Amino acid sequence: MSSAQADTKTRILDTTWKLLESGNKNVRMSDIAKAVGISRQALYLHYPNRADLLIATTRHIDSVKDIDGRLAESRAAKTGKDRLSAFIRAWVGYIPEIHGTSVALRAMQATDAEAAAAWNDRMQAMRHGCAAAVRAIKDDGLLLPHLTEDTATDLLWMILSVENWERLVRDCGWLQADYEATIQTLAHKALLG
Amino acid sequence: MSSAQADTKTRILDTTWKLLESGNKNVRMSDIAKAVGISRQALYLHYPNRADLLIATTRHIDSVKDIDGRLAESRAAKTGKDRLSAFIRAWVGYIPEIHGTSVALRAMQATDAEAAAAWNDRMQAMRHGCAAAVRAIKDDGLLLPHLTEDTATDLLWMILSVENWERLVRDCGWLQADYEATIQTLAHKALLG
DNA sequence: TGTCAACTTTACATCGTGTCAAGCGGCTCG
DNA sequence: CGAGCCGCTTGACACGATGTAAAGTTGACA
Repeated sequence: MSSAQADTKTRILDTTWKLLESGNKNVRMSDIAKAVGISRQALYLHYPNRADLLIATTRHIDSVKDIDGRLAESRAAKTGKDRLSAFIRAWVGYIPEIHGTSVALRAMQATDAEAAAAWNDRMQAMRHGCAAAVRAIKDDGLLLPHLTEDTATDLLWMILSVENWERLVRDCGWLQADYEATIQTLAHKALLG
Repeated sequence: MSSAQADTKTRILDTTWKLLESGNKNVRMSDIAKAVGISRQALYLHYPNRADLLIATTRHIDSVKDIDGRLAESRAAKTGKDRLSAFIRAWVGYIPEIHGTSVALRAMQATDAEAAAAWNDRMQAMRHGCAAAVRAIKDDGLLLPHLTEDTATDLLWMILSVENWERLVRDCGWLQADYEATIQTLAHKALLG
């Protein structure tokens, strides 16, 4: 793999990312090719199909934005409560970064099994963070008694969904800060005594 | 409009409904035509395009399932709290009925402006119910002080979204009854002191 | 000089939506 | 009885997007 190819590959990912985040729905392979400055067919030399390109783009964003590192910070929290707050802060700050890509990937879920699997995979990773926070709360003995670890994780997972962010921030015009504060409160009320 | 035509029209709607609710993603015009027992072209004689057919199907479901009547019951509640409970119960019971159609309509949002508008319209109607419940709570002086009527409505609207139902019931395998109980609690905690 | 890799150009297959036009059987109305 | 209309069929086709195939160009490097 020569450096020229690697350059083109990352240029493709950066361009795809930019196009998706620009809010432009329906980004076509030809749009991406044009924006990168290569032919549509050259795109297929690097990524076999649209789903693969979108998936690679999310992974690219993850590595550039260092989502793993950000979520890792929440692991350092002393109490379960702090851990929950830190996890929510990290995740909620990440949502706007991946929103455009998320929309595109979810739109393909209906027609493309691979795209659906990729999105599920990302969401399962986020769910693990929810599960860890719930466990820390339970270890502190603060989890509401009527909740099992699983149901609490499901509930937190639901509260933190990208779709909920979209509803409040994009559809209702909330400021990111208001969204975060409200979701923090809601999650704490939902799980803690 | 002869009765034969009306028969075919409703047969189309019933069949579309059944196909969508059968969980079969990607219901094509040809699938519907075949299931109804008419030619694909005959479909276009009744509904000019797929979006219109899906929209007509949701309206058909609404009238068969009498969503208006169900929501009207919540208006009879004496207190704001009761009204909130009744509204949630009515809406949450309705979600499973429209879920298949909802998925199809939302999948078209990206490509079809009319479908997006139709879905938005349905959701705005639901939002009015949220607003009414919030107002009743506020009139009782029970709305959490840091919430405005608008933000409280947005929040309730988010909590009651079809997407959240999908996450817990479809993705996490919750029973409808557990989902309803949890959402009731969550909504009450989110809005009331 | 020859070869290889990256890319281009052109053309084509496929799939689903939506359009167009001609025809057909049965029903009604004058 | 016959004219005309309605609901439907059949068959063909355009379009837009994805993805495939094949032959040609360009530049670097041994």
